[in-house]
Amino acid sequence: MTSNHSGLPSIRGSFRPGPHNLPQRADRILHRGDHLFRTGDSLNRAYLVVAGILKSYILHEDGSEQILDFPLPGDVVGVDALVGQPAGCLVMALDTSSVCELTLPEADDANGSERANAALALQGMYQAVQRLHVRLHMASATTEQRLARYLLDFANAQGLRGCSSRQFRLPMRRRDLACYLGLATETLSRTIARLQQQGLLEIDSYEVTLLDEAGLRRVASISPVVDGNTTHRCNRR
Amino acid sequence: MTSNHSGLPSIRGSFRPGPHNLPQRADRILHRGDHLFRTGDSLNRAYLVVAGILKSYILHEDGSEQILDFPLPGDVVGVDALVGQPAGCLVMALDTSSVCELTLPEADDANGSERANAALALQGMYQAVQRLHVRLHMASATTEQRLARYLLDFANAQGLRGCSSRQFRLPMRRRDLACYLGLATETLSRTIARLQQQGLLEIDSYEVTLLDEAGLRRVASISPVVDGNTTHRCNRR
DNA sequence: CGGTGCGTTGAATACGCTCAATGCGGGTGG
DNA sequence: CCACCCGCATTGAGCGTATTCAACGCACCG
Repeated sequence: MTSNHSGLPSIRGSFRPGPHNLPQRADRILHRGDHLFRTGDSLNRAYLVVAGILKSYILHEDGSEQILDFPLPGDVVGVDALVGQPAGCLVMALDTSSVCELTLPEADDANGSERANAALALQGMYQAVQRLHVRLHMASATTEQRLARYLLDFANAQGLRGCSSRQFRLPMRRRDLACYLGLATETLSRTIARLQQQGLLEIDSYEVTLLDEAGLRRVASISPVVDGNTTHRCNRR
Repeated sequence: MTSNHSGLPSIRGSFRPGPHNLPQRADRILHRGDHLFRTGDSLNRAYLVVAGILKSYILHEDGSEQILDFPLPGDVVGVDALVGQPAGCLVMALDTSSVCELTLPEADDANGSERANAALALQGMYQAVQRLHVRLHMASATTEQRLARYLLDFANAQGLRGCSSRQFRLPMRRRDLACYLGLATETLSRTIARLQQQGLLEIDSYEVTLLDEAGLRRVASISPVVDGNTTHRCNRR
């Protein structure tokens, strides 16, 4: 994997396929402001960006938008199609652009477990993307929101596992959780204390009890919704 | 797609496969602190978490760690294997856990463009994950670092497209870029001004000229590395 | 010519971070 | 068995940075 200045894998540039090994067909031209698809659209193909620049984003209930990416040539959008999911975001052209349809082989010649495994793996990767989108959203949120959201999600997962979703044990150290939530451990400590003072939960060392789930949900949700003005907001609070 | 309190897709719970439709084999038990794999390991399979809880993270040069996720049962780790890449992170058990190997069908019965398309799509999704990891990393960075990194990456992409990587046109509005970088537009404005005052670049409306790429890289990189003390750090600055 | 959208600049605030000290528990060694 | 130490969590005080609120400049357009 190529490396760049930031010590992390370069955002772009790997896997850039030359146009030669592409099935050259079904190119589609988009003009500035055109949408390739919108949230909820049922996709039956993904798209490879060939030229131009796009913007993929999510609209929140309050009208604010969260930008996910600015896809450039070589990038693929609409990966939801790969796992049969409807589009999870909007994709718009910021400039005249062209995309190439990626039609996928049908998984009809199923040969049992191997194919099941492949599907599982694909879904796993898809899930990873979804989860990262959620965390991206978390990045622009209050500390209280981050913690409340994480606890609610963890509780939910516990419930799915058949365990109590009201009382459980946090399996990681404060330091790790703080790091995950993008906080200093001290801030996490204080935030826990604040939520406890509000009577929303109780944490004894690593044992968590959710006392007021509705209240937690209230804290977790994007609070203000300022007012109905047109100014669209991306930011926290 | 299921929805939760935060208005975004629920982190977990979709695609949770019952153990019944799984090829029940090759389960592996991990104990607290055991590593499933480490950065750079060559993987020839992905893993489905069956029980317990893991921690996936990246180690930075300065010894600090960035936690990517706490994979729970139903999650898949090691997706790098799907595209033939070495592991991009470390995965450790936080508690006694078990994982199931996901061996994948060989792509040997290649039938031309369709399979090429599938591979491309898979790589696209993989790239999306990588890119999101980078953005996650961005979340814990100074405004200057975020802007510098974005500009350098964009310039790099321009270069790959055969255009000038020194002088180009930003295709998005300030508001969008600010939203993407997780900043207020005013802050973005001020940060641009600051970088200009430092003589690193010049921005006239949407026309960008990078004057001192080395300087930009310096700004972009994780600056302090405080000192060589043992206390591991996750946080910005 | 007035309106509107967008970008910039200024002043005040607030939030989370850093540094530092204290508390607590579990492990080890005397 | 107890003392000590080390890691981790918590709490407090001060500070820095980005946000918010507000005003202004500018270009585009009816």
